[in-house]
Amino acid sequence: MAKCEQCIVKQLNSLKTLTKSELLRISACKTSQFVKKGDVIFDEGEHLNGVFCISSGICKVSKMSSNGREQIIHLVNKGSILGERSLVNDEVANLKATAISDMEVCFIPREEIISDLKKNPDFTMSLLKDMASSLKNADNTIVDMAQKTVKQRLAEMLLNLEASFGYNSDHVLDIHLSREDIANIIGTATESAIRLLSEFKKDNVITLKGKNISIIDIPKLKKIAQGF
Amino acid sequence: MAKCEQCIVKQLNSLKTLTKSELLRISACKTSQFVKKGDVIFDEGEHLNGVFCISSGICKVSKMSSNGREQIIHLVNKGSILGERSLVNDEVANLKATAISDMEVCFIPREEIISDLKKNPDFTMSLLKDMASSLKNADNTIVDMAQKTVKQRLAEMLLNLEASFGYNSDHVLDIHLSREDIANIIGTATESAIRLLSEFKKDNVITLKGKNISIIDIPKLKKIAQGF
DNA sequence: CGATTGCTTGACCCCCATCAATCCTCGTGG
DNA sequence: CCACGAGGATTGATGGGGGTCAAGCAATCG
Repeated sequence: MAKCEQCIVKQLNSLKTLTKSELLRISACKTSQFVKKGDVIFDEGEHLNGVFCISSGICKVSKMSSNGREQIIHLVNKGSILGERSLVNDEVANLKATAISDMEVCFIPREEIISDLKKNPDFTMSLLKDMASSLKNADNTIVDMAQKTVKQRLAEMLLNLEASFGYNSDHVLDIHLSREDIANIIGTATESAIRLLSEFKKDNVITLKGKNISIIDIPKLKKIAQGF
Repeated sequence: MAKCEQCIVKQLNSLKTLTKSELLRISACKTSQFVKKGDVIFDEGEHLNGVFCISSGICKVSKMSSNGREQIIHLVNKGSILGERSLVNDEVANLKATAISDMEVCFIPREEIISDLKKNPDFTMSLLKDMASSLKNADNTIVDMAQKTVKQRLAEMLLNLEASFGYNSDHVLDIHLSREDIANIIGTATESAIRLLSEFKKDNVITLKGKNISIIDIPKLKKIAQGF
């Protein structure tokens, strides 16, 4: 099991504001686990007794709507922290986290983080900034969901994927999503998402090879996202 | 100009965690203003040099979508604070705040709040909890926008209005919204909102008299919101 | 008391959800 | 190594929800 104070991931999130001694203490009590693609890290309604720090891999954070369809709220890359909200307001999880690739995840017990929150104002402030940023994203997502067409949302999602996950060596998006996941991100039926994807392909905006997606024409995608 | 330490409103938000001396200091440097219905408190892109505390009245917080339609993100009642986000991450406002009734608003300069954030951990923690709660609401809204029909969303909105603003003496919802505002909350065209409202009226779920809305059959509304 | 703004209703049509059938892909076991 | 089954991907057909345009009506205000 690696040590927190040497973990590259700690540079990426709020944990970077912790002091060396705080990191050492956390490192001593954290647990590390491997999560296989498809496994559920935590589910709605569960009581989380700590937070998760993602060392590697990607997961989706989603919520069931009352009509039984899953809505993916966002995708979380390595270096991010999961479950801070439940920590802060001491409620059960409102969302579900599922691995969409094999992952390595560290679990930090509640009491450790709470004690740091109380003693280290920089850490609290950093968390506050993270949440402010998440809130801004959430507000923008609400506007998109409420006002944009499925086509616009798909274009925007592809641009977001590029910005957040980038390409691998072959100019292929470095994230593999099922068609169903894609549909559940933009909030539509699987068939609709598929139809639009193949339309984009025909128009030479993207290429498709199974789950491998390459974005060819970014300017065009941006125009589509704006409604042209 | 009233004093913060005597203001009833301070009981309702994060300011309640401030000490007496902190409140006195804030009270000394705050400015108070009356805002008329329809007036803009701040707009997208503006640089806010502090936060607003609502003493009385209601305002809408909205954002323009790229297709030119306004999306109302939420309604804010007296006792709430506006602009904490821009304070925390030091960015320009992402949203627009517009009075939908006559209001009285206090403005607290940035430096004052920042200094309290640094010195009073209870205050920071309280803000953190507020944001966690807002984030939860936002996530739930995303799911609703993405998955529910306009009819479901209208039903849900009416239930929310009742929970947040209650009735006046005549069992009329204690908030007056234009049809356009209603449409912009649930993310639809004005005509669609109107049509559904009159359908609800015909089914004896609500009554309408201009902007006066009374909710008659709450259980039925809940069923509609769930998709029946 | 006009005039401007907001409200209401009708007509039309397109986007997209849904159902159904087929095809593809990949892991498993014979 | 191949057959086969299961789940995912794709395409077609169809109907309804809801966006949009247009016209008439009510209400609010200078």
